Amino acid sequence: MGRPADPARRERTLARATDYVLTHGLAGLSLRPLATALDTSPRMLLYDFGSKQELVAAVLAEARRRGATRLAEHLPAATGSVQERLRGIWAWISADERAPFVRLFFEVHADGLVHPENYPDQGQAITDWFDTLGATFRDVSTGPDDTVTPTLVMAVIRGLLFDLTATGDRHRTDRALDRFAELLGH
Amino acid sequence: MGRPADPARRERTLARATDYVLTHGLAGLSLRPLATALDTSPRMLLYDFGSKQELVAAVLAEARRRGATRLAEHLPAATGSVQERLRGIWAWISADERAPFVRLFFEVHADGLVHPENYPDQGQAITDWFDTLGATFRDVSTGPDDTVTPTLVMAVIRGLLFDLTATGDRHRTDRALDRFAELLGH
DNA sequence: GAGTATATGGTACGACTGTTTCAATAACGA
DNA sequence: TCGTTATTGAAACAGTCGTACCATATACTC
Repeated sequence: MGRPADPARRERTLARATDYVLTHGLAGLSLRPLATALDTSPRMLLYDFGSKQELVAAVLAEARRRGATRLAEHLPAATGSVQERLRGIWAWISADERAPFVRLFFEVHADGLVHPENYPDQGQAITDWFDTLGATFRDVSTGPDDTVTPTLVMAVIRGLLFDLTATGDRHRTDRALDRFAELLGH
Repeated sequence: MGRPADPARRERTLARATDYVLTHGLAGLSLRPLATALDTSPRMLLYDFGSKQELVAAVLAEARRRGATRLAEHLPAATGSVQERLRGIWAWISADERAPFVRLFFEVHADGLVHPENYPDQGQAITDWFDTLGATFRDVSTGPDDTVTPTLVMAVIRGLLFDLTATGDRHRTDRALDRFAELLGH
């Protein structure tokens, strides 16, 4: 009865739209240019996602999913002393390949500060990382429920990412992370 | 000959426009609502500032000026041990009164990542703080030209501000700063 | 009063926005 | 072939955007 639905189309569009947002940013996102870049039409974007807001939500969910996957793939490589693990994570997340993801990360945070109502799970998205990174630095934690150490580690990484993306001064930020790794090792 | 110019009008408008941007954010800024809130017209905004882009530049410069002034007023109060100074600065910058400024700070950074061409002095605005804060933590620096310590201190503060503004978890972020102050004191 | 420079109001232009409406096409089962 | 459901194109709607144009009003010198 009737033409069969094609859910794969929405998935394909979502994947390519996520690529687009990762390279072009979220702020000036507009349906018509997006549709053109995706070889489709604003009509179809709304047909598949209902509204721009829902499309953006789907794209952000997809981006988060990708980030979590990539991180999970990399974590096993981070072994050794505290310094080595910290340096490994920093080298990975500050690499140029992660730049689009980092950029979107900061963009969403900033937008969330102005329109908190659009991001009901803003806090969750931040603290999510602790569960994975907290395990990585368990041996320098003061206890099994220690949230302070992962909080501090993530703050240093985010703060240095902020600095690096703004100034591009890799040498200085790398050395600052080394200093922190040194402090943390004692 | 002719009606005398009134440069004070532009200053008054700039001051109120800065207030407006600090509370409403920069992303969705639009001339008509701004003009309405300032009891003026888009016509006059362009008359005084030439274009929206120049207006925004003037507002950001004014906001930076205010931030620097307030910081300079507060710094003398930050004395004592490294821990005390760090905690003092954190308490000051993370206070609710600074929230609009912090919000704008993150917003400009995020926008600068997507449109670097609009912010030729982006790096400068970041490193500016080092000159003042570097002096504050000179005794834990490894030398007079040590840029690593102020870089790390600022990274911790910015990273924890990021966390605090996103999650609102003051207790956890306060404790993380204490932990860092402790590490830095050794 | 005239002359002149600054300051405004009103309005409209062209380009964009997300979204809707209407019609047409495509792929299936019967 | 027909009914049915999914998909898609074209165009329009109602709105907002930054900005430009044109007239007018204001405040001053002479």
